[in-house]
Amino acid sequence: MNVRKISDSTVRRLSLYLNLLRDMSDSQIEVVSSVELADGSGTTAAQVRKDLSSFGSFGKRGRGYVVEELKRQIESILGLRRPRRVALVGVGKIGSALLGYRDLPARGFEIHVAFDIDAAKIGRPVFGVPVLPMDELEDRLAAHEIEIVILATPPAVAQEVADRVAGSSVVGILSFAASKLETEAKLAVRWMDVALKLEGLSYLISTGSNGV
Amino acid sequence: MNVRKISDSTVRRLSLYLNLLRDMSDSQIEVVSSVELADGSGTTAAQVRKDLSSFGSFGKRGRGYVVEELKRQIESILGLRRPRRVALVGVGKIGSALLGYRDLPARGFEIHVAFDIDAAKIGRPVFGVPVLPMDELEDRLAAHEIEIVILATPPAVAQEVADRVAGSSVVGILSFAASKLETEAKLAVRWMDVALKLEGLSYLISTGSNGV
DNA sequence: ATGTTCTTGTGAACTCTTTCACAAGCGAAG
DNA sequence: CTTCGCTTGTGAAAGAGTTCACAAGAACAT
Repeated sequence: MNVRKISDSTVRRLSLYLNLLRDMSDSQIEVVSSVELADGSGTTAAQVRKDLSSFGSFGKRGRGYVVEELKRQIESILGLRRPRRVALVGVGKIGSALLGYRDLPARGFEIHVAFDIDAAKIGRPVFGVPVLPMDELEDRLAAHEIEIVILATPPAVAQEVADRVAGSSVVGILSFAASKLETEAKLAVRWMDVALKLEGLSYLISTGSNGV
Repeated sequence: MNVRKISDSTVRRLSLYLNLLRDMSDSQIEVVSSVELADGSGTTAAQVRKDLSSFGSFGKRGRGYVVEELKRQIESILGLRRPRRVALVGVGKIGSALLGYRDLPARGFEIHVAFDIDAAKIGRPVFGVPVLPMDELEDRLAAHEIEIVILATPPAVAQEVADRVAGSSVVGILSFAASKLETEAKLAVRWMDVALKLEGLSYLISTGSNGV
């Protein structure tokens, strides 16, 4: 138990374990071994144990891990013991799809409010989420205590929003625009790029190898 | 120049370089240095040179890389000298968003055909792409010589499609369903999971560190 | 022609991640 | 209470990926 620098890979795998644990919890499974977690998430048992051991020792030797307890522990590690408060900027095709996407609330991300420039979209809630004009951005992010902003806008707007978000309650951005963002250091930024993933597939395909 | 095992990270960065090169090409920029490529893609100059050197030596000492030539070389490496032929399964919210997403054709991925179970959707093209019933899947994948299938369906259907795709022209799958897929070894599979990315953000946020 | 400046390509060093292998511990059975 | 089967937690070894540092080469000015 040695909480130094945790790698992105470890965090990504923790998410995978969490998904499995939630399924198991729903299926009333009480105990799980590192081997089962590994099989379910495409890694090795040793890797599972190493990942978990970076944060503590959650299992029982000879027995395995108690599903409910490990689930709670990983939720704690990932900061998901309570739902994360999210806002969406850009209610276009991708944006609207996200507003109706059941998986997000189910996994602990609640979209409370959305913003758009298009007057035709403003005032008409989408899947129950209010769509507000961009000039209310700062006020409403504060009012809703938003922690994460999802950017589903053209690149130029993405940078503008990233700038306006500085100094608010927002600490993370997930951007669907491929463009680089200049942000203050304390903001965490991640990208969601379909074409990038497809390019990775394209590479694998043309070399004939496969991979996960 | 040592074409052994290329890491996922290297391939991902090649995509980033390619994006930059395409922009530069549009801006009539003729030559670029490893430093500029590094700045534009959030890595180091040494990393850029190492990445490229795995595939050959494309630059000129003292001068840099010729934009058009390097662009062509990376396209070659990624298997993108000609557009990739793509099909979509599942014309729901995310599926329709993808059909209207300009970035895909711009980056070399052409969606030729889509499939859905919902009779109400079948026969009505979405953004110009025909929507066909699921029982035509195998025939049409073959007829269009589809290389990549994008899965935007519920998990159960995702596995069904993965099975039916075996033995066709399809060599890669991009799945929007978080669920694991059992596939034959020669199929390359990648996942696109918004909640997973958000979980990564959530971890960064709760530890107070930031990252890219 | 020579010197100066610049930038690549690449071994070597370093750092990070994964895999290995096994002692330690738990639970059940006799 | 002891033994047996099983699974964790973790140092150590192996393997990957990144950074360093510099020789080699190209362009340009003098």
